[in-house]
Amino acid sequence: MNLILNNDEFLPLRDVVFKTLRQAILTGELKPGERLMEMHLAQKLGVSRTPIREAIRMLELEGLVTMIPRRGAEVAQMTEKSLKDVMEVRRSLDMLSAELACERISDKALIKLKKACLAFEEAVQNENFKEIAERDVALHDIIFKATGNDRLILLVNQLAEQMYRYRFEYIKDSNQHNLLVEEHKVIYESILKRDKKAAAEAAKVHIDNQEKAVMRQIRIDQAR
Amino acid sequence: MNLILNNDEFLPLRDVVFKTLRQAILTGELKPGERLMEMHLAQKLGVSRTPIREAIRMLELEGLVTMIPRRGAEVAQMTEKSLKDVMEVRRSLDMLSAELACERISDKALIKLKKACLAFEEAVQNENFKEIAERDVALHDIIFKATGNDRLILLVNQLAEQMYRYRFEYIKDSNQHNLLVEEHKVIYESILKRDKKAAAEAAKVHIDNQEKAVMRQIRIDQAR
DNA sequence: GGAATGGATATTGTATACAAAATACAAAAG
DNA sequence: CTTTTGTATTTTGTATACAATATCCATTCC
Repeated sequence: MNLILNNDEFLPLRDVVFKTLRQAILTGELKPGERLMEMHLAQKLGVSRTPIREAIRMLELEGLVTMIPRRGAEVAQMTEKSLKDVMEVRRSLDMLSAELACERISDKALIKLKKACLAFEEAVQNENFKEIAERDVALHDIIFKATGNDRLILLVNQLAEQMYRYRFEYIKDSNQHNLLVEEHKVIYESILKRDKKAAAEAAKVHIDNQEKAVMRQIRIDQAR
Repeated sequence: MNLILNNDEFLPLRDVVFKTLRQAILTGELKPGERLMEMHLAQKLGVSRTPIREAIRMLELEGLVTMIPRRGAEVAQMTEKSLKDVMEVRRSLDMLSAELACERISDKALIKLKKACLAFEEAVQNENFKEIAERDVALHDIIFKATGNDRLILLVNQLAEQMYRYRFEYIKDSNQHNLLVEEHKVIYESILKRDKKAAAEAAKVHIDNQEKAVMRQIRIDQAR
């Protein structure tokens, strides 16, 4: 493990530490079950224990670490059950987002959404995995933002976070790519037509497919 | 303000402080916009600043306090917009809960749910407001637990929390009481019949009515 | 050989100390 | 009288110190 503090000047250290640790957990640099020892992290990151502790409190509420009393924090295990729970909620919120987007999206955002679909397709054709992942997030962000519901945006991001670790493997599976492009197209067109029912259904299908893929991945991980 | 630390022995102080402050915010003892000064709270509660700070980090992520850099924390303002956002998400998750409960509720839980309906009705007849509020929470808890989805339970509780401050005033409005009893009955019967569509619709109506009432309340608060 | 025990060490939980920034208020300038 | 500026005070941000508990490992006992 080789953490480096990205020195966002002017942010309190707790926030910088929080972002750094979260990133490390999501990318798998810090592995599920791994202990987070305050002194160790403090030395590694060149800060005192105080900001580390505060960052850990935040990670705890995000569900990325688990606290064991008098033993400290460890990176949360993602079980099949807990991922299923996450996906069940996400499906519901993604469907809600699609419906709300139908009602509220601006013409400008619609154009951006179309461009995002094309940008995603391009990334798929280039088989650039990092770009595929980024543009997928960007595309869905446009939809979430279009809901105008800040609480919803916050929650969906928090839930999405929980599966990033596994999603990257999924993105690497080229078989799925063209399916994703198609699904995005259906979502876009439903929102364009302001057809709530179709948009919700398309969002549902999209999540269902992701869930299947991520489940496969987590089973592979657990078998190891 | 007269905070008292409820000494749950064996819990880390941060958790005790967290619970104490949350309770104070939800009951309105700490008012929206009120500053939370660490030294002050520390003296009030008889602990050092460290557990106070960690508790504030947690409250921050729950959305109950807002951080202003280098100025500290204050109790979050609940605007009409932010409450609307919360309710929009809650509606979706309450509908999901009702549907999942149809699929998964045990016979034992069904009996408990029926009893909870009757207990609520009884509290209404006695016009005991505190009891009405408690038994309403208890009733809905049975439904949430029946989903078997821990993440969902967590999120719904977090969202419900955001409106407790306003809900108590709503409960005091006796005109609504019989309507609530009726709505609970419809929800119970839909779940009993395992009729997902009806259960979701009943949950929706229930939240819609609450939203209206809480909105009225928040408008009154803001006019002051 | 394996379980029990005891003490050294490591680690968290809590309190305090120090630094830096924000705030308040008073005095001076216009 | 208003605005500005400078200083004292308050408050947060960060580091360190101390206390309590858990962990580890060697030794002892069976």
